[in-house]
Amino acid sequence: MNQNSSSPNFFEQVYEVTRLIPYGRVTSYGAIARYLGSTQSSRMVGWALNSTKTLPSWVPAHRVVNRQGLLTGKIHFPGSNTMQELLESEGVVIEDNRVKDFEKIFWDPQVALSL
DNA sequence: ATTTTGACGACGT
DNA sequence: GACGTCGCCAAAA
Repeated sequence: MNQNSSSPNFFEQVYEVTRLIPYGRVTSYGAIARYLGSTQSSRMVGWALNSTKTLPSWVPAHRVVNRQGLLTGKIHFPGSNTMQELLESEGVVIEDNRVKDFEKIFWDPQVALSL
C-alpha cells in the first residue's frame, strides 16, 4: 500500500495467502511472491514461512513447494518427511520428493483470488 | 555494525 | 538447454 509499509505487510500477505490454499492443493513460492507483486522476492516467501512456526496461527506451509514441485522445505519440518506425510494425508501423491501431477493440483493465488 | 546465508526464481551466458 | 549470476529483504553469526 503506502511506501512505508515496506515489509511487515509482505510477511502477513504470505501468511494470509498460504492459509487460503485449499485442501489437497499446493502452490509455489514464486506464485505467492508474484501475487504480492514481487516476483523476485520468492526467497522471502520461504523465509516468511519459516517464521510461521512462531506465529500464533497454524499455516499450511507444507502446501507450499518450489516451482519444480519439489519439497525443498521439508527439511525445515520436524522429523524427516513430515511435510510429505502431511501432503499425502491430504491426498497429494508424492513421487521422489516431488508432487505428482503438480500442475494439476497447483493453486495459483493470482488466478484463484482474482475471481 | 558488517558479512553471510537463505523453504526461490528470473535472467544472462 | 545446462550452468552461472543477480535480486529480493530479513535474520543469524
